[in-house]
Amino acid sequence: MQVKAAIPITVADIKSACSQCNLLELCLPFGMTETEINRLDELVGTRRRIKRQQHLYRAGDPFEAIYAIRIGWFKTDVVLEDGREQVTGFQMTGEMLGLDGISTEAHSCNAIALEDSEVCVIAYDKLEELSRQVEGLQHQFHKVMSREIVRDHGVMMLLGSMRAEERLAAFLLNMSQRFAARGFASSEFHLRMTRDEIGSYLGLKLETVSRAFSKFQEEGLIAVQQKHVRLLDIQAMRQMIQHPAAIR
Amino acid sequence: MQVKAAIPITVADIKSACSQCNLLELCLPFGMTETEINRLDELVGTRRRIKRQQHLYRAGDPFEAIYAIRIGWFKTDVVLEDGREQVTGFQMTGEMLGLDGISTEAHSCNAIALEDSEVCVIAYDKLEELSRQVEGLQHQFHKVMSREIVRDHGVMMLLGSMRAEERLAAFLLNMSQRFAARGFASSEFHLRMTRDEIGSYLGLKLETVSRAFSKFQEEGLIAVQQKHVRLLDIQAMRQMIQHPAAIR
DNA sequence: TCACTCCGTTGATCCACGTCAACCACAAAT
DNA sequence: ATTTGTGGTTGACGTGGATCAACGGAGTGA
Repeated sequence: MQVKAAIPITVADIKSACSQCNLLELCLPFGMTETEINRLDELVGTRRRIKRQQHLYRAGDPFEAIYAIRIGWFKTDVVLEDGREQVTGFQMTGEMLGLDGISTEAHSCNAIALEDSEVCVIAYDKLEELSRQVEGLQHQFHKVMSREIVRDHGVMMLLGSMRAEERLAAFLLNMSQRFAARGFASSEFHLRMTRDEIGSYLGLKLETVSRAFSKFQEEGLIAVQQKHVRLLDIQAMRQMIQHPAAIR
Repeated sequence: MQVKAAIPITVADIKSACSQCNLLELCLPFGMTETEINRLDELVGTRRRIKRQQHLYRAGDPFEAIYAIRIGWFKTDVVLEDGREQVTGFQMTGEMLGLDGISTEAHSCNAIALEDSEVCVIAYDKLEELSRQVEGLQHQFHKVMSREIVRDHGVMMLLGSMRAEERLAAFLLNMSQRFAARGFASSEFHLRMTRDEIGSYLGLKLETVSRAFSKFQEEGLIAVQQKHVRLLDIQAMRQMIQHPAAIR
């Protein structure tokens, strides 16, 4: 059923590497000088298009490259032997995938496209080599990894200490903020993932996610229709996380 | 009440840096050549002793160094405005602390000693500089960061998809394996953290943790007395995680 | 030795979320 | 236009773990 989803792109496309890309601000080249960025172009040799529902990589695949998302959305997940799935993250344009593979030289999670997507392939050995020469690249790469660690700690807080509605509020605010950072509307957006996937990420069942959406709607915090969400009272949602209404 | 816990060590002590340390296998120098390790010695300038319950660093502190634990145990935690605490990890000898600080140049969590401890201070700017010169150091450092990301994903799986007893089993097996890696007994050890701290880490209340300990004891899986734990049936505990008994 | 504090255990009760089930909306296929 | 499948919503009910409460044991300091 699943087709291995590697569609290399023609040489013509390769031209427009980092130096031509409009994602500079969010991606690996952030904070680098123009000269440095030009050297990055050597690195980003190929692109890959991944169709919806296809894997960019699977747990166990040998690790060779990390990926920067140019277009589209992904989820990463870990699956236990008995089939339980935990979504560990949703990644969008300008974000990096594959960092999990460095430690054991094999990927430890699955990366699956939520919609037809395109990534820049960054050969890892070349990245290490270049980041020994280009200080800005080295530093930015370390920041990207560290940011992932900090994000993960936030998810732990969410999973370990927050109740269902707080989790959903935190999730929606996080989406909002990431859309904003890319110049998209921050209070109206289209979710690429299902209720089930959101639930897996938030440690909730899909019914609970659905009910929380409905509750927020009743309370006038948001307007939802299927995957389309409009945030009507961001301030109230922020307060929900910081000063939970529940007596405790 | 809390005293800032920086007790620099005399010059005499500094001599015995990485090249003399018996933690090579677990720590930053792993996989590096002897010559490379000698250069690491330049890096590890000072040590710090941290007394039980004192902070190595706090959320918000400016980020300047990462730390390798020489002796002792730490916990890291994140605290919400309303006081809810989430323990994000327990770190032991040979493990690294402070990686969270790279992304924003300020620490994003607290690191607190669970017992009187000692760490090697690794100035971060020097680490970046040296790892541009020493390939083995660069690679090992990246592996350490990546390993932290993989670990975090494991914790997400635990918090998002496992039930109370599975979480505790996973926790104990993880402890066991880390003791083993350091040449300590893998089936009998002393926990440095309280039930409350374990609970925070596992997303459970301390009472639930305590009950799970008691249940395991009744079932003959472990022998517990306060913080002293003996694992009697590691195999059964492994199966508990992979093939949960509960009908689902 | 006693008093005090912190930590752990255990029981009784409660409730947030899971489970089970029915139904509905929308899109793609025929 | 009809069928089929996937994903989302909502209701009724059950339960795992939280909450509340009491007590006990270990360590510490006077």
